[in-house]
Order: sequence, then C-alpha cells, then structure tokens
Amino acid sequence: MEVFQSPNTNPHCSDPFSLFTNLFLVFSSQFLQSQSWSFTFSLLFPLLPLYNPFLSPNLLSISLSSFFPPFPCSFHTLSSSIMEFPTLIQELNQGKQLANQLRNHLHPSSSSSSSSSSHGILLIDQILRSYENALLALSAGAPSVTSPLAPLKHTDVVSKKRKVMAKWSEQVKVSSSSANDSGPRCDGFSWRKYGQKDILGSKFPRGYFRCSHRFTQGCLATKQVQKSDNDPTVYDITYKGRHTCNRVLHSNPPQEDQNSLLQHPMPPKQEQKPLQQPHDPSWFTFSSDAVQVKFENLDDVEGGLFQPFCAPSPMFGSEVQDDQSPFRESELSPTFESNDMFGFCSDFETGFVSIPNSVTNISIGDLEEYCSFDNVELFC
DNA sequence: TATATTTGACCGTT
DNA sequence: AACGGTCAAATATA
Repeated sequence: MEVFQSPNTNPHCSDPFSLFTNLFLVFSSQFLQSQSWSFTFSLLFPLLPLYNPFLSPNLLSISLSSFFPPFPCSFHTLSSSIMEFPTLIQELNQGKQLANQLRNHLHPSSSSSSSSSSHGILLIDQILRSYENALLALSAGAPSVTSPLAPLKHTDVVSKKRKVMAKWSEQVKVSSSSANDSGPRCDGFSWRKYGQKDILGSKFPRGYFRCSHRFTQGCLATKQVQKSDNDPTVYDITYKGRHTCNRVLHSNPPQEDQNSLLQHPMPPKQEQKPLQQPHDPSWFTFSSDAVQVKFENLDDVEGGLFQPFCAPSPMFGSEVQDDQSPFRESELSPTFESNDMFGFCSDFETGFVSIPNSVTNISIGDLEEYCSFDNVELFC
C-alpha cells in the first residue's frame, strides 16, 4: 500500500491549478475506492473559490452538479462497470494531460496569460468532457452484480435482469414571474411536450416531456412536471434517463432564457423555505432552498448508474458565457443536509490518500487496485 | 409552412 | 378494470 501526499500538504502545490489538477487526480483515484460519490463533491467543492480568476465558481459548481452521478452511488454499481475500466483510465489520463496543459498555460512561468481566462475555460471544458467520456464508457455495460465484494462473473455480464432508467426527482419552487401553466421555464435542455394526464388524487395534471433530440439523436431523456398539491409554486419534476444528445443552444438566446439557463429560476431569498424533510438523506437541498433533488433507482439503471445529473451543464461546450450564469455567488454552493453524505474522508482531512500499487485479477475488489501509482501521478 | 402543443385513444402494468 | 404513460392526429403558433 503506497501513500502519496495530498496536494494541500505539498509545499510545491501552492497555485490553484496545481491544487485542482492534483485534487482531480486524488478524486480520480479516490472515487475508485470510495463507496460513495459524496467524497467526490467533498473533494472538489472546496476548490471552487480558487477558480474565481478565470472560471466562475458558479459554472464549475453547475458543471459538477450536472456531471457527477447521483451522490449515493454505491460501490455496487460502480463495480458493474469494471469491464470498461481501461477506457476509464485512458480518459482520466487524458483529463490529466489537459489539466496539465491548463496549469502550464496559466502558470506565471508559462506563456502569455492575456487570454488565460477564456482559454482556461476551454481546457477545463475538455477536462470535463474527458470525465464525461470516461463515465459514459463505464456506464456502457453496467451488468448487475449481486454483491459489491463478489468477483465479477460472466453470468453477471450477460444478466438478463431488466434495467430501469435512472430516475430522480426535484422539487422546484418558482416565482410567479418565472413560471406559467406549463411549468418552470427553461432548464437548459430542449424538451418537447408529448402528453398530459390528470392524475388520480392530484389537483393538477402531469405534463410529460421528452428530449427534443429524441428522434434526431436518439436521446431518451424524459421528465414529468406536476404542480405540487400543497404549493402551486412548487413543481415536482421527475427526470428519467440521461441526456445523450449534443445540446445546441441559440447563440443569442432571449434575455429571459439567459437568466434561466440553469436548471431552475431562483426566487428571492424571502420566498425560500424548506420543501422536504430536512433529515431525509436522499434529498439534497441547494443553498437557495428553491431546488431539492431526490435520487431514485440508483441501482440497475439502464445504461449504468453514471447518469449525468440531468441538471444542465452550461459549462460544456461554448453554450454559455461565464457571465451568463444565473447563479449568484451566494447560491452556488450546495448545502447538504446530511453530514453523512458529504463528510470528508479522514484521509483527505489528514492530507493523505492511499493508492494501491498492484493490479491482479479484475474483480470488484480490484477497482481500487487498478488505480495504481503508474496510472496516477502528481503534478508537483 | 414548419414546428410545437393539445388531447383523446391506445397500450402495458398492476 | 383502473391507472399511468405514450402515441398520433388535430390544432395552435411563429
């Protein structure tokens, strides 16, 4: 068992980019070992302020929340994607290289920094795309495994067990000016309404939406939107499936759309109030309290569990400029109501991360071993 | 005219 | 049989 120093204890890693790239790697290795994605967030969120000079923490936080899979992702499901692991390593290595470029680009001893901000964003964008590719590769197989610690067997790979699509719900509180009868406005994705039903016992009908790119790109993401019986300003939104489409937004979106490119319009602070049980660990409340998310069907999801959190990711591509982020500074960092979900790993707190150093047979327990020292190296 | 929405019918599941 | 989800023709809108 080898141990390498976390960047926050390395005196040579003082600049934000080194910190980020190193923590990126720490995350890459750690997520292979962790039984919860919560560690991912706990690692990366403290970095957000470091990126103020060239990347709005808003966008990074949005991207993180959009990109990472539902937090309570179990090791169980992670293990089911082991068949694509070499691809994961390749993509993560690519991300490492891009991060390295970013560091070199913005480092004082490197080339000019006149346009460092936009270039930095582009590079980070590529890094995140690498993440996305890696996770998609992981999700490609996703056979069901009966035990998180059981060796992967062929029968697991060819399991005929029916998969269900990833499903998670949000409660979105909207102000009167940002909602209409068809529900909350633009959430960053392009939806086409294909049905509406009166639901037994509900005051308001349920609207059915599918991704506009369903037929052109085969994107199977859908969502259901329904006003809450208790509070008509609250919409219950259930997302099913992930977006596989390449979103293309208008180059000059209307002003109101620019203000709502994030998943939810943000009501004034005085309108905010808790929407759900505050101690239910399956619900996540963002600091605005206007959005609460609950993840369901985290196991055995179709296409794997690595579903991009369907909240849109304006950071990907060149769709959104930094200053278009609708998040105010005070709204960007999620506040998580369960300490268990986002508690720091003690290793991280002490500044050390353990990395196994050998690769043997591929089994569930080998996930962490695959992240050997040969595959992960520090930048400083 | 093209695209988006509405809405009754249809279908699968329970 | 009831219910929820989807389809597709009719209709509305840009």
